[in-house]
This record gives sequence, structure tokens and C-alpha cells, in this order.
Amino acid sequence: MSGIRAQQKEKTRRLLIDAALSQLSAERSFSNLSLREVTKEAGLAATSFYRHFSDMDELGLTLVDEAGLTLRQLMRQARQRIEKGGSVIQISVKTFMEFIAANPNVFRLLLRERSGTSKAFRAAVNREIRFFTMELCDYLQQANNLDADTGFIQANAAVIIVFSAGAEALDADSSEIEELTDRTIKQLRFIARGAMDLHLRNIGQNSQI
Amino acid sequence: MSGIRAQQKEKTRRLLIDAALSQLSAERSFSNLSLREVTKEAGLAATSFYRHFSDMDELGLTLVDEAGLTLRQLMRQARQRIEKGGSVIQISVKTFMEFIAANPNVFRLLLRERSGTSKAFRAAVNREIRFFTMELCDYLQQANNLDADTGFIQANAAVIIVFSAGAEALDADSSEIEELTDRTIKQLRFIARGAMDLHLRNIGQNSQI
DNA sequence: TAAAATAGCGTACACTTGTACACTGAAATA
DNA sequence: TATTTCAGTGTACAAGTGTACGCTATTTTA
Repeated sequence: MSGIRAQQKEKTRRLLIDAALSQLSAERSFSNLSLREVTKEAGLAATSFYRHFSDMDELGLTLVDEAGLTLRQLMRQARQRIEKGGSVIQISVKTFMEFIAANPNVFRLLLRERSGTSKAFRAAVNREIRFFTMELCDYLQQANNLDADTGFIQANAAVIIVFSAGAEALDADSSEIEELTDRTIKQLRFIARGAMDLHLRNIGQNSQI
Repeated sequence: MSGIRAQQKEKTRRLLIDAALSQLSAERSFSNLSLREVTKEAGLAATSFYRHFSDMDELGLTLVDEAGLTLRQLMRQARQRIEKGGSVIQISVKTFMEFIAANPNVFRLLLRERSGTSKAFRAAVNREIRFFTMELCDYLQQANNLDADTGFIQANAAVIIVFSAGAEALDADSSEIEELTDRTIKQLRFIARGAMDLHLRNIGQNSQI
């Protein structure tokens, strides 16, 4: 019951996934990647593709899922670093930038498919990003005693800013990335400060009632 | 010297541009639009395309330029409304949302090509967005007495937030757009408040020296 | 008015695309 | 062990792609 067959199948499936991922680049998006190119890169006959996925779309959604997984690893890593002490914002941004440098194509996939032509893709990517946002939201509520609404709005803004910085980092050299990182940190501080300030002001108003 | 010929040529050129624009949609991006489809939509023979553009890329860059123009109209419109008084942030966001509703495909073009596979396209879109940011930056510096650096960072953050909201608005129904607009306004207030706060704090530090 | 220029057309060609279908050899099952 | 299952192969085909080339009709130029 070891399933030498199922084992081999899983192996070729990975071959396809990896082949697709490896072909993503600044010049090549998933949507202009053909089934034949992927199978060729994987060293398979074109028609073998169908033994694993019914569609390029199905493979694409699998890639997005994998990207989501990688994103969660990123969060775990950031949390670990934060626990060791230091500026939360600074550590988060730097961890994120390292992630982009290490997985540019995974990030590109998320970035592009978020505004791509497939509704299913857009939904899948947004799901991953929402998950990311929610994690941050929980953290902010707990750390800063924010109400749920303010926490979400802040987390949402922060994620948008960081993702956008990531997008810019993809085309930037190392000195530009440094400047970009600085800017992003400042922007997150603006947001954090503003959220706190308006939150406190709201509490003040409420307590007057 | 009226140039009845040049006049006609310009007319067909517009036919091509409009045909391309009209084919953009949620399901169709410029990059998966073929030369033949565009000429067909324009009611021309495929090969006539080359009398006007050497490439689909050349047509695409033209579209991005046109989109930039539309963006500037947006700014002008917002300024006019602001002069009549009211919350600057609220008016800006609402004007932007109206723009998206009126020109969804133009906005989709900018959004997609910003992270697309053509470096020239990415550069062209970023140029337009930078222009947009600079305008806002000037305004903020003047209105809030911010230093150049802080002004730019705030403007940059604001544009990112607004564009991202625009992207989300494309897939949203009218009640979602309302909620999205509210959220965006709050986020811009966070940023404005945080920028002001940290700016004043900086001035305070400097005067201590 | 005669000659040159050119916008637009139609045909043709070499490629690439997705996928239907029949086949093979090895693993799983009975 | 005999039978069934099935991952992977190779061929074939219709559809779509960009674009080279020669033609026509009309405007522009000389």
C-alpha cells in the first residue's frame, strides 16, 4: 500500500508546478505561459499535463495556494523576529523585503493575478491577502487596544502600503530598495500614529456622552 | 493643404485606439488582445494596422499616454471641486471613485500594466502615477507647510491607498463601493494626521538643538 | 495633367496553441 | 498469476497568431 504509483504521480505533479514557477519572471506572467511550454520545461509530453490538471487555470490556482503558504511562512518568521524585541514596524518591513528578494516570482504571481483577467484568480489572491490582513488586524487590536473597525482599517492600509512597496522593489536595485524600505517604514508610522490619534479622540468623544 | 489624407489617417488611427480600449474589460487585458482582434473590431484589414503602429506595444503605449491624460483631467476636476470648499480628502476620494466608475477600463489598463511583463509599459504607467503623486505633493507642502520629504512620503502613501481602493472598486457593487470609500477616507486621514504629528515632532526636536 | 506616394485590402505562409485519440508498459488488484 | 488500471507518449488537427508581399484607388505633388 506504499503507492509507488501515487508517489511517482505526485512527483511529476511537482515537476509541473516547479516548471511553471521557474518560468515566471519580470518578462513572463502566468497568463502568457502556455501549457506546452510548461510541460516542455518539465520534460513531459504536452498531453501528460491532463493527467494532473484539467486546465492551466487549475495549475494557476494551485500556484496561488502555494504562494499563500509561502506568505504564511513569512508571517511566522516576522513574528519570531518580533518576539526577540525591536521595532515591530521596522522588523516587519525588513522581513517582507527579504521575502520579496528571495521569492520575487511568487510575489509577482500574487501581484499580477490580483488584477488579472480571471475572476477565480483575483478571488484566490484576495483571499490570501485578506488572511494576511486579518492576522495583522488581530495583532494591532491586541497590542494597541484598538476597536475592531479601526484595527481593520489600519491593518488594511498597512498591507496595501507594504505590498505596493514590494511591487516597486521588484524593479529596484539595492540602494533603491534601502530608500524604499525607509519610506515604507515612515508611511507605516504615519498610519499607526494617525490611527492611534483618531482612535483616542473617538474615545474622548464617546466618554463625553 | 488641409490634408484630407492625413485627416483620414488620423481618423482610422483613432478607430484603432478606440477599438482597443473598447475591448478592455474585467476579462480581457491589453496583453491578451491580438492585433487581428483589434483591427477586426475597428473594421479594418489586419495588415492595415501597420500603417499606424509598428507593434501592438506601440499602440499599448499610446493607450497608456491617453490614460495619463484622462488622469490629469481627473485632477483638474478634483481641484475645481475643492476650490468650492469642503473636506479635501472626502472630495478627492469621491472624485476618484467617480472617475473609476466612468472609466473602468482605462483604470484597469494602468493597474495591470503597472505590474505587467513589459518594462516600457511599467515605466510609462509609473511615470503617469509619479506625475499624479507630485501634484499632490506640491499641494500638501503648500497647504500643510510640510518639508519636501514628508510631503512626498505622504503623497506617495495617499496615492497608493487611493489606487488600491480603485482596484477594489472595480469588482465591487455600489454598497461595497460606499463602504470602501468610507474606509479610504479614514485611511487618508490616518496618514494625514500621522504625517502632521510626526512632522511637528521633528520640528520640535530640531528647535531643541 | 502626369507621376509619385500611400492608406487600406486580400492572400499566403510559417508558427504556436489546446486537446482528442489510440497506444504502451508498468503498477495495482483480484 | 491473470486482469485491470492508468501515467506518460506521439500523432494529428483545427484554430488563431504575426507579418511579408503585391495590388488598388485615391490623394498629393510636380
